[in-house]
Amino acid sequence: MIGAGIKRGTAELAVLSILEEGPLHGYEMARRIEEQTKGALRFTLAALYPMLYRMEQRRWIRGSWETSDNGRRRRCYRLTPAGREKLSPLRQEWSELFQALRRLKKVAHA
Amino acid sequence: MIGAGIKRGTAELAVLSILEEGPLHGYEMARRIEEQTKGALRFTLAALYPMLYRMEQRRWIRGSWETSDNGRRRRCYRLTPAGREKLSPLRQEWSELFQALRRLKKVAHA
DNA sequence: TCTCATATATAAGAATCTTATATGTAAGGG
DNA sequence: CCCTTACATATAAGATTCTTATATATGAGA
Repeated sequence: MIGAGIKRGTAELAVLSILEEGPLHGYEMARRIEEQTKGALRFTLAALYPMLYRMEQRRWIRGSWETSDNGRRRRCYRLTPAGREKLSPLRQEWSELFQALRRLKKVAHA
Repeated sequence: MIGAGIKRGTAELAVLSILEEGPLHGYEMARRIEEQTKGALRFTLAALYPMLYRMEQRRWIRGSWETSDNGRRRRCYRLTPAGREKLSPLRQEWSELFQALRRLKKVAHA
């Protein structure tokens, strides 16, 4: 798995990306992020829940308590319009970071 | 410029990459990182100096005081063999992170 | 009944960034 | 000669986001 120092800041993008597929609760988000990245990106729930609260306070996502078929209560989050608008520039910023790091490597090898 | 939350953890890679070109002191490192990434990646010196101390403690770089032509004292850092060996797996790890984030996006758009 | 999967929550601590502040030298312009 | 800018390093206080550890509680299956 990718180390903690490196993946800092990715949770935000990961959560918004996952929620773009549809509403979801925290436990399942963690599972899907790990699954979709083939285990490369993994967030413990202790990291994920506080992140969801912060994102809700920023109005990027909205949570609502639901009761699932199996009778368990869980907090289902969905993207707000503001969250959806955040996704594109956030991806752009990540893309620029990748480009910047590639440039460093390129020059270093020149 | 790329935001603080996103670029966390990049300083380590940036410093090692820059030092791969040759020995350098902190002030100039900051200038070159900014230059080579066309301003996308920028570290304040207040962030860079503590980072250099940490990397020296980990034996990835080694610093020595020098007096430049213009008579100013400055601390010149160079890669240690351990630092050079660190560079390749570190780049690999970043590469895996990019791949993981791309997968999230791809699945989200599927 | 015991254990595992589901589901959320919080606390303490580490690491890495921010802005602000401090110190001091050299060079160049007015 | 003084003032400003560039050079060069250093530290402090604070924010953010990760870590591990711990707690609670339900449902399903052996």
